[in-house]
Amino acid sequence: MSDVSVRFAPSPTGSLHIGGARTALYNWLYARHCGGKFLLRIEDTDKERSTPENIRIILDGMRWMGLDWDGEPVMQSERIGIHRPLIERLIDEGGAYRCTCTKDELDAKREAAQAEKRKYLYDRKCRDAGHGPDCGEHVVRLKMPVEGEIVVKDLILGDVTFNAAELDDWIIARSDHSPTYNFVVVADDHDMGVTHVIRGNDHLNNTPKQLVVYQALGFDIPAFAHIPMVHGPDGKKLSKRHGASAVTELREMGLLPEAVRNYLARLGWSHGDQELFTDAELIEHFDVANVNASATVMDFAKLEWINQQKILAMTPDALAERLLPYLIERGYSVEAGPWLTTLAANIQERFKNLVEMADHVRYFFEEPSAYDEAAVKKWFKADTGAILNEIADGLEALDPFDEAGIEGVINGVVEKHETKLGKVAQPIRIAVTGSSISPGIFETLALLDKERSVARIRKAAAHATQHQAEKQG
RNA sequence: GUCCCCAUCGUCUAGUGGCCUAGGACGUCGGCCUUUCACGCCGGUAACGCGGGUUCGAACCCCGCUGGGGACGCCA
Repeated sequence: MSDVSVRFAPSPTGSLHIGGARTALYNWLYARHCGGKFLLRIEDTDKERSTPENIRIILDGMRWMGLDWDGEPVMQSERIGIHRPLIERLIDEGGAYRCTCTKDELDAKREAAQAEKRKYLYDRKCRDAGHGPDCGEHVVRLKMPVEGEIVVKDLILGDVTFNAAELDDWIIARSDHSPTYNFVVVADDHDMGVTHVIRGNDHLNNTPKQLVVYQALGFDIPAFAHIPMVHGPDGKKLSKRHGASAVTELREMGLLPEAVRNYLARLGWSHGDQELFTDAELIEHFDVANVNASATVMDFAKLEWINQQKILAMTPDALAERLLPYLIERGYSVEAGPWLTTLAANIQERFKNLVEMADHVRYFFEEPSAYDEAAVKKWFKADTGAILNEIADGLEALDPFDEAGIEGVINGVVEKHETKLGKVAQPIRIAVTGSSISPGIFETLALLDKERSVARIRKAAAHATQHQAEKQG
C-alpha cells in the first residue's frame, strides 16, 4: 500500500460531464496504479446548484463509469467547522487580514480598471490597517507576496511560473464568514491527506493562490498534475451539440463503460501503439506524468470503434447480459437464457453498440409492420411469390426446425430453380425482418421459430404476388 | 485587454538531435471475401503552423510570430 491519495472533487451542477469523467478516471487509474486511495469529495457549498438530485446524478455517473471510490464521499458542506479556525489562525499569525472595503467600492475600482483596460487587482488598502474582529462587516484576505515569483511544479506541464505582481490579496472568507473555494480546497485536500492533485487545466491559474495558502498554513504541498481539456470537434468546449456531453448520454448511446474508460484513457495518454486496453492493463501502465500537455478533441467515431472491439471481445453470454436491459427498456418480452445468448452470438459482430443491436432485433419480438420499399423493389421478382411459398411449405414440414434443416430446405429450392442463394435468401429476409439486413438467414429463421417464420414468409409471398401484379398492371 | 497553457495526418497519438523518404490507430477512399448487413483481409490518402537561431545534423533545443484554448467573482 503506497501513501498516495488522490481525489476527484466535482461540484454537483447537474451532470457528470465527459471532461469531468476523464479527470475522475485519471485520478482513479493513478490511485489504482500506485495502490493508493481514490477519494471523492462533493463540492456542494453552492446552495443554489447543489441539490440532492444533482449529487445523486454525479454518484450514479461515477458508478456507471465503474470508478469506485475509497471510503464515503466527503461532503464539503459538512466540513465548514474545520475551515473557520484555520482562517482565525491565519489572521492571528499575520498571514491574512480583515478588509472592510465595501462591495460597491470594489466594483467601482474594478470597472475603472476595465475602462482603462488594466487588469483589476485589489489595491491592498486594508492590508496594514490592522482591523480587529469588531471592525464591522468585513471579508478576510490572504496576504500574497508583493513581488517575486510563484512556481507551480506540475507533473505534466513542468514548472509554471507566475509573477507575484499579477496576483492580489484575494478573499479567503466572505462577509458572512464562509470560506471561499481556493481556501477550502487547500484545507480539505490537506485534511484528507491528498498527496497528488490531479485536476483540469482550468484550475492552473488557481494553483499559485493555493500554494500561498499551503505555505501560510505550514502544510505540505502536494504534487500537482493539470490535465488538458476535452473539446468538441469544433475546438470549442464539449457540449451536447457535439453528440453528448454527459456520461448518462453515453449509456443512452449504447456504449459500454469499459469502452469509455479505454477511450478516455487513450485520449491524452498513450502507451506505445496500443489502442485496446483491459482495465488491468490501463492500471498497470497509466502514469499521470505521461499525460500529454495539449488539449484534445472528443472523437465519437473512435469511441464507437473501441466499443465495437469490446463487444467483439466478449463472450456471447456476457453480451446477452449487457444487452438485456436495453431490450427490456424497449418493452420486448425477453429473459436471459440460451435463446438470448444465441441471439447475441448472431448479432455480435454486426453492430457497434447496444442501442443499434436492441433496435435491430425488434423483429424477433414484433411482426414487421412494413417492408423496406427499396429492398422490395430490388428483390421481389416475378417468381418470388411462388418461391416463397415453396420455402414455406418446406419449412412447415421440417422437424426439428434447426439451422441444418432450414439450410437443406432453402438450398433445395435454390437448386430446383437453378438460381443463387442470394436471390432466395433476400426475399426471405425481407419477409421475416422487413428489411434486407439481418444475421445469417438460417440462423435468423431458427431463432424466430417455425410458426412465425412460415407465417411471415407466406404473408410476404402474397405481398410479392400482389406487388408483381401491380407492376404489370 | 492581462496572465497562463498548448502546437506532428481531419481526429487520438509514436517520436525526446542522426534509426524519419515521420510510425500506429480511428475516419475516409479503393479492392478482396460474401446469402444481406457486418466482421476480416489487402492497398491508397493525409501531418512536423511560420520565421529566425544553436548544431556537422533538428519534428525533437532556444527566441519571436501566428493560431487555438483556459483563467481573470464575497461561483466552484
